[in-house]
Amino acid sequence: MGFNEDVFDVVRNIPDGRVTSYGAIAKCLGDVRSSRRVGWALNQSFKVSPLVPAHRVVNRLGMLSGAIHFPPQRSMEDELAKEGVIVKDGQVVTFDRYFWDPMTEL
DNA sequence: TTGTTGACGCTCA
DNA sequence: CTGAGCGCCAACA
Repeated sequence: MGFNEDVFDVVRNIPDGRVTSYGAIAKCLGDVRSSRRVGWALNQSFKVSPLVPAHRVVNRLGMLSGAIHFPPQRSMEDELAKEGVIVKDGQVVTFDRYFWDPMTEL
């Protein structure tokens, strides 16, 4: 059960108004190739406490690939917009400016 | 137990 | 630019 917890831990450390990618998290945890598992872990994130700001995690291009898995109340776009992250057409605008790398910043 | 799937990422044509 | 294919690995039918 370590992987999921590690993922949650990292995600919970993402500052407001910042985002990161599945690959970056996977890399931070030691294996960039397991990026798919990060998505799976975040799937579980809905039922853990405290809540994990999974909306701050997007794919490496800044697209909200996982938006469809969010309940309408917590749509990634809304939550991100609330934090000052501009999202257009399901993609984070100027993703580079918001990117937060757990490798270097944690 | 085996086969498929997927909130990814990278490479090649 | 678009599409196809591959590696990875846990969950699930």
